[in-house]
Amino acid sequence: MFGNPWIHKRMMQEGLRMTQTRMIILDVLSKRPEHHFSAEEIFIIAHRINPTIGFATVYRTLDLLTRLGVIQKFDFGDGKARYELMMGNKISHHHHLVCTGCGKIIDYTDFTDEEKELMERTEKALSEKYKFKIKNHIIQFYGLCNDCNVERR
Amino acid sequence: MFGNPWIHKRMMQEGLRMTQTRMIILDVLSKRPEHHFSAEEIFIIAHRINPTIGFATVYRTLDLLTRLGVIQKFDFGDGKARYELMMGNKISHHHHLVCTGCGKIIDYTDFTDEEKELMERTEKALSEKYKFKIKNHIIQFYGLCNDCNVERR
DNA sequence: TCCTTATTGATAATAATTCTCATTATCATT
DNA sequence: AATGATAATGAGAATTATTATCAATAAGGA
Repeated sequence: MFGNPWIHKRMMQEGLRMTQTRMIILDVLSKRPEHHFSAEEIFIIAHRINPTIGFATVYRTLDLLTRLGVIQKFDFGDGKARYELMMGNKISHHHHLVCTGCGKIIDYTDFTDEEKELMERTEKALSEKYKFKIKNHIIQFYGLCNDCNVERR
Repeated sequence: MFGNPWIHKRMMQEGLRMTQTRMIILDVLSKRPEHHFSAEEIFIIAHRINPTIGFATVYRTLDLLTRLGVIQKFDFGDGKARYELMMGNKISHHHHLVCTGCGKIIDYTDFTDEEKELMERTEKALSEKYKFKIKNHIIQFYGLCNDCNVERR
């Protein structure tokens, strides 16, 4: 079972409770940290583990975890939201290449040092200029994957 | 009325037709290039110009223009998609600071030369490595604006 | 163990987006 | 300018993801 002391502590501090359901959902997410889960996928797996879990609770939990910064919510343009665990917070950080032809998502993690450093400086500059406390960011590249680019419709 | 020869040509090439409705929608978008239009907003304004325009057509047109790369579709996490015209393609390019407290969106256009150059190099490197034809990208920073950061709930 | 209250499950409700299909408008060709 | 093939449209129904409601339950401090 998923037992992350950091997250547990975060919740206690906020007067929240670490319930069975929340642990199961965190567990599901942590088993495939690289996967882009839809709410439905999470529901199906969690429901298999504990059939009393309801759909609404999955949504509520995902919303809560997103607000806490434990997971991140994405939109790839197919009408349903996707969720990923934010491991440690820097380790798993990556961006996406979204194919607008077939919907395939490629994760992109090969940051150059230059790139990382620039993002940090940019965040700092933006924070100061706009008095904006930045929690995280997303970068998504849209285009056509090799398969879709070949068969030009 | 909106008469952009580039877009018109693009459509002809694809066997598409430049209809009244499409021109009106492009016109609406071009009047406020900096605005983040929801489909409903576009429908209301377009409908005022020509009351025969239907909601479904607005969606269809927005989808088409997005696929053509004429406009760009965004998701700020409030459940409805937003659309912006891609002027010329470089001129209006900007990113967003999204306040997760109140939903406010701040546009961020102050790119450093370094930043622009790095993005170009990154896109080129990604294209080659993943055989992915990049059309555009989005960068969004999430966090709290000054107002929401002060009144810590 | 008890008590307060955060959380949950079930289901109804909502809201954005898409589908269907008969009708209409565009534009290349006469 | 008239014609014809067909892309595009409007109206409304249908679909689908997500949220709200509310009585019942369970977490965790005392």
